[in-house]
Amino acid sequence: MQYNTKQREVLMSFFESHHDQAFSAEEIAEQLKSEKISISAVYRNLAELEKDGKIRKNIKSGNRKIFYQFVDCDECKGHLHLTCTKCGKTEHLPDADSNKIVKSVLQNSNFNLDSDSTILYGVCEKCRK
Amino acid sequence: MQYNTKQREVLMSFFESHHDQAFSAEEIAEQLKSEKISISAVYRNLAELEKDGKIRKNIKSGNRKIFYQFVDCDECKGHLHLTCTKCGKTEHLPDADSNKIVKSVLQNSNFNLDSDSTILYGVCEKCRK
DNA sequence: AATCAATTTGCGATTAATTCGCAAATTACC
DNA sequence: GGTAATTTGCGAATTAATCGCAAATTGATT
Repeated sequence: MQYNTKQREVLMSFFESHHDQAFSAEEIAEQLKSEKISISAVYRNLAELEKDGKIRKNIKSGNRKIFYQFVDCDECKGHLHLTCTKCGKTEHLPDADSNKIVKSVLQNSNFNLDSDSTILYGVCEKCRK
Repeated sequence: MQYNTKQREVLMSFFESHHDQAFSAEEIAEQLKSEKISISAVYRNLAELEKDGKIRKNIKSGNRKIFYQFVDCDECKGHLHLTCTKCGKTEHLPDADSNKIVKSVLQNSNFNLDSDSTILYGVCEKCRK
């Protein structure tokens, strides 16, 4: 079962208000230190959120830390994600564009793309400059 | 500058012959132990290959290890890959179709998709039946 | 609102992946 | 073949992440 703790709520609402950035566990603990959540609790809850598919892990190049990003907002469903390999940030490819890709891959290659589990890698606008 | 060492060549040819799988540094060192390459050299060369864009890092859920995958082999150049989540097989999306997708993502989202390092997940024709 | 079992927390200690320091070995160049 | 630059292997050091456990919190029950 699962109890509803203050710490877990704090973490969730942190992610909800930062759903387009990736953070390390350390950064999260740092930003929430006034809320009294220990680094252990951060790690434990991150692991659970990840298992539940609410956040996604990834890494940035030249860095061994793991970064976490919220991916279970309503807007996240049914479309592809773009993850920048430079800064680690993930953005959403608009539904219409995603659908177009899914459709064309199905028609041309007879492959049924699962947009929810696919991440497109590349370099975002900001990092290209 | 950069010297051409035996160890670096061994590592490169390992990746070239395993271009559609991801390995941890440890796994690589293990598989290459007969070739006399130390774990330090593996790490050092992986870092360089990554910086050069020849391999890509990623992580699997429920695991704190980093995995490395070759993304710069000749046959894999210039197009996206389709990996079936049922049977695990990877196929190539034809260059023309890949280019179309890269182009449309760049135009619509200002995101410079790296087709060589992106894998599209879904279910292949055979497995859908 | 007191009790109680289940769960979660925080702390400190521990683990394990990765990096570092340095002497010895290898490489490229003359 | 000599020499400087680079890389290697080893072991030690670092550091992100996990673990163990006693204390605190939660949610259900009365």
